[in-house]
Amino acid sequence: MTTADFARHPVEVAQRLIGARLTLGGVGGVIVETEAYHHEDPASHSHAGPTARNAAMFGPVGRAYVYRSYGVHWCLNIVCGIDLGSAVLIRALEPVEGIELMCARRGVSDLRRLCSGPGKLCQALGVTQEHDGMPIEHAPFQLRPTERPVELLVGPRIGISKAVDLPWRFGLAGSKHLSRPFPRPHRLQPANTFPTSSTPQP
DNA sequence: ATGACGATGCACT
DNA sequence: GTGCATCGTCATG
Repeated sequence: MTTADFARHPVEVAQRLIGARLTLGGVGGVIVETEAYHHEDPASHSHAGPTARNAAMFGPVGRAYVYRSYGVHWCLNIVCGIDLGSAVLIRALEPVEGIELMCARRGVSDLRRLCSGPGKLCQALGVTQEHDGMPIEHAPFQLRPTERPVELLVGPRIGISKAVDLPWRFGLAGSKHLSRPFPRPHRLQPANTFPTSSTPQP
């Protein structure tokens, strides 16, 4: 996975991250839900320009943007885009590695509730402010792209009040680990692997 | 099953 | 002071 893979529109990156395996300190799983945010999008933290909080969004692509949500939770994005100020929010994982540690951190044993939300997965993986700005493909993080194209679900984003109609939320079809179901499940053609990271398609 | 609500930090009119 | 890119708990159908 190279910098060029992240130098794309956040919608494209959000789609291609579905099915990738993300870990922090060897703990994590398969990304099953993402949302795209763009600086021209009123719902994006970057919409009003750079601030102390969103500085990572205006830095190099392929880095983490971590922010505190509702004063309680952390949320993890991956900075991307052709121009500045775009990112993909990681909303849910299918737990795969370090499940015992994640359960202990979360205080739950139900795998379906372990990483099924942006705040939950950060608690499970131990993502905090200290990871803001860190490269997502270097230790302690690891990001392995999908080897096979996967079937995608598309829908409107969750928990926002602006630009609510943009269909910029993506999910892995059939996953039991989504934060919420997709209202009118609409599938996208499975063409979502990173070009540089898998066997070339015919 | 779905809906209300509080916790709690911080960026920003 | 207001508004969140949330989550758990409690209340009801």
